[in-house]
Amino acid sequence: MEYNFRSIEKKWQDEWKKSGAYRVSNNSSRPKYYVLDMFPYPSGAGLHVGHPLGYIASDIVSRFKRLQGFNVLHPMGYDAFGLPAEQYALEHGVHPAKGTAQNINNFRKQLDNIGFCYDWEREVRTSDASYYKWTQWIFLQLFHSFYNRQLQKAVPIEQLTAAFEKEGNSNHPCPGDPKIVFTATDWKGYSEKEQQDILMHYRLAFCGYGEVNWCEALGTVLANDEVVNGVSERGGYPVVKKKLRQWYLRITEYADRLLSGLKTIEFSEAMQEMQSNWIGKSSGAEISFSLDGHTESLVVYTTRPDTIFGVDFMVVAPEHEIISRITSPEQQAVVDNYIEYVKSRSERERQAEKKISGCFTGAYAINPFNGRKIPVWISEYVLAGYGTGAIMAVPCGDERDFRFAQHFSIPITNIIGDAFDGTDANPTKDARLSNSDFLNDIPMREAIEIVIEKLENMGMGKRKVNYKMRDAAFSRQRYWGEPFPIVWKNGIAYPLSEKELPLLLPDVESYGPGPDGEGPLANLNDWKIVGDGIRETNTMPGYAGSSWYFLRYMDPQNDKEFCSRSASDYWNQVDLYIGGTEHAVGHLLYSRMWTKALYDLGHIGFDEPFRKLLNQGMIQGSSRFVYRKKGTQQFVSAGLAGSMETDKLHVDVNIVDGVELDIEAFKKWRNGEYAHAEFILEDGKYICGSEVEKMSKSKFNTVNPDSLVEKFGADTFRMYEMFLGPVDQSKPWDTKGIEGVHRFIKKLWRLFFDEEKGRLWNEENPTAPELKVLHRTIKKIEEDTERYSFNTAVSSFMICVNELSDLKCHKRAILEPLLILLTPYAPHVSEELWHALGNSNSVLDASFPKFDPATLVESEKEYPVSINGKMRTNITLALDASEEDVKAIVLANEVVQKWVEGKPLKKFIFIKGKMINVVI
RNA sequence: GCCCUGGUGGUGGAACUGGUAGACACGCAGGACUUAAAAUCCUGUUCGCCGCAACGCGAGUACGGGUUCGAUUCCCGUCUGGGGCACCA
Repeated sequence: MEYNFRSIEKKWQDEWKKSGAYRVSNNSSRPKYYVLDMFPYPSGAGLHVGHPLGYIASDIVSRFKRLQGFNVLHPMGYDAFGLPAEQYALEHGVHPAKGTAQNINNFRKQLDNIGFCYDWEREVRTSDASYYKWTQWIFLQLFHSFYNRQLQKAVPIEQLTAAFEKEGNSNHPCPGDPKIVFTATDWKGYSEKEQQDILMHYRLAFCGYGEVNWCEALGTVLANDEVVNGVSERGGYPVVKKKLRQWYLRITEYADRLLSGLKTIEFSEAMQEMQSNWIGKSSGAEISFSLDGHTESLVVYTTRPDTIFGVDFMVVAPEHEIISRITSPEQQAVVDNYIEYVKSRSERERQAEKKISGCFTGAYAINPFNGRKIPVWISEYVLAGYGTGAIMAVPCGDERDFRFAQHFSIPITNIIGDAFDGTDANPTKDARLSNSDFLNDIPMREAIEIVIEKLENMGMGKRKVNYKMRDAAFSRQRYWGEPFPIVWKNGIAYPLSEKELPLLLPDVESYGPGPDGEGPLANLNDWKIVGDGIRETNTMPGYAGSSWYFLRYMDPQNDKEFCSRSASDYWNQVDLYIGGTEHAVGHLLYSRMWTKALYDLGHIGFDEPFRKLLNQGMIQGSSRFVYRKKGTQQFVSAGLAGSMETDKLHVDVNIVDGVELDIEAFKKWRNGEYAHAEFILEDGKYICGSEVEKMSKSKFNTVNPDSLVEKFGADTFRMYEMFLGPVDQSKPWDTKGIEGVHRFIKKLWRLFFDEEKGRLWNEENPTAPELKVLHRTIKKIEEDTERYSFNTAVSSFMICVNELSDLKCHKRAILEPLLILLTPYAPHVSEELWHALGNSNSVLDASFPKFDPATLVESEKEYPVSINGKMRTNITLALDASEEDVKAIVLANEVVQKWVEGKPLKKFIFIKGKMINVVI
């Protein structure tokens, strides 16, 4: 019998579908385990071999946990709203819903090919009204809540209005605008509009104003992605910053909990670091500097108040509103000019810029301690969104301030004595201060506190904890997203009631922008106008639906609640979450925040969504190039291309074998575009150039999993993806090696069947060496799967099958447990052979074999013996030998004596069971 | 620019807690079986040197230092690939 993977895989996929093998129940006496893949966006390009890497890993873990007796939830669905579908609609007039549905069907077919164990009855799509109804519902929960800092949790906004009526906002300082202060009497005297405006500054989901990339020519707001070097990707029109009304989520109120929560979950060190850097908690002081000749003062945030006597200038962000009030008439033109320049600059460009730019406002701040006049400058390296949008610059202690001072010839005050050499800033906290009045000779670290206290006593400043993280922009001027359940009347946002949900996304005639930078929905007057109100025409961003989808999987068909409490109590946190690091600070922070808010409001019983996170690496493409002689149709082989002028063109990797071009296929490629090409060969071959790049259609370096499954089968494909290397590392794809894995499965098959003789297995009792092979493999597979080292697990399977082949072992007692071990990795062939052995139940529900340490006990070991740390020989010794015995045997050894050359022994190192080192 | 991460044979990688560097594969070379091919099997394969060979010697985990009896592993510096940086998802 031959290994016919096509019929085997089809047979079992059909069978598993028929038997509902992957259906998961919310009622089970078994312990639960929840394995989740990051929500895919169903792109039109379809799957390439990079996508399934994480899916295969999670599939292996799911099946492994099932064999270990867990009730495993392993769902899949689609993050179906998003920009690409809308872009496609804009260009082709196809409704995004239609395009998205097609992409999903395609995606699903590709996934099914690989044999995943998803419970498809739990599939969700964020663009279905039955789903986004609950996204809107959660938005309303956030809208109706504020963050009570005393309780450190979200609570209903009614509790806030109750407090306002009793005591004003004295106990609840306003997070949106700290200048808002009022008494109970004030509150009661306010109009409804005034009250609502204040509440808006407290709500967890709130409306405010923020800057967007505005493209006047296209009449629309652009994503960062769509802006290249300050102009629109489409058309190349100028893009500037513009303030627009936007919805936000007040994630900053959760900054501290998002930070401390990291300690309770298993995210990699790197991931935790990225998140805490993003949150960017720092402590320091806000200091008010009065301005010479003005009544208002300039407030800066600094983490280093100890350097106050080293402040040689101030820098405010170009967006800072104070600029218009303090700029001197002489400087006005220069300032206007500079601000205009900055408007065209993206935040990233501003931070990455090495060139120093800025201008003087003409105004001077006053140092509160010595009255010194300090010039106030503007520069793009200070961002409006961080701190107060203004800094005090200390050039002797800060590199950027130093370079700025040098560039504009601003004199530098040295307050750290010898620690400053005049050529580089020194950011130390350990120097003793000088030139610093009452702080002289005090270590900087101690001075921080002294200055803060003094400022507070003087009323010139206060202690302040600051976060780099900003509130999350939560609206888009787009069509293909969730509509906001909000109606505006007289400038007040009125939420829809729960009964009115879902607010359906209406059809539009064109996907182009509405007036005044509004989204396409603004064009629909019939839809927009409700009585005397106007609907919110923004839609929610891509991350709205993906911030809570892991909850919906638990109870996907529920039309009464977003997820029943009993379901979320049973499944609880996601036990293992697998996805790429690109979501480190976006999705992974938003979904953590949503979870915390839902927890605070009593809707779920846990406040971290993902107990453990595993990051998968990116599979890169290995691109191939051909070299066309300039201005000709002659293609030159890579080795000869260097000597002449050529254009380097991407060529489809699928028509290249290794680096050798299939010339006939190339002539037919792209509808015969190169049919008349001529070739200059080396050794009769056309050799392509190669480079590792991101896998993408435009680079012709994508490899489609479908064709590999067709050629080698899903089991081979799954194992090869794992065999490629550690799941968490990036690596280039190379199809060549897949044959090795395919050979392994065929070799396994031959332990069961001979092509001519047929069945090979027998019922004999296994020998000790055979048991040793089996149990070493059980141990290795269990440990490796447990620590997600899938590549080494595949190696162990290979070693096991190689050794059993050498031992000519065809015994059921060995082979049957081996099949169970293999099931998570290669489920189809395992099930087929399992049934061949006469089992009538499914191998999916077998029990994972138990490792027996007794089979591996050794009595001796071949020790590596080093002389001065260099390995020189091996000596086999009893494992229970004493150190004296070992020493005597080793020193008497011929090889050892040769190397020792009679020199005196300095040290004898013996690590039992490991190694021996003779130091002379 | 800032944050994170990687760099080991011709290639993907292994070495899990500082203890035999290169497991397992791919590729390549040689051989067996075959009319031939496919498939399968066997042998060799880090580099350099000496040698018919066994074997022996030296170097070697991006580069330069350091700690240690011993470093791919720990520390410092440099170079370099990848990901992210708030409207791609």
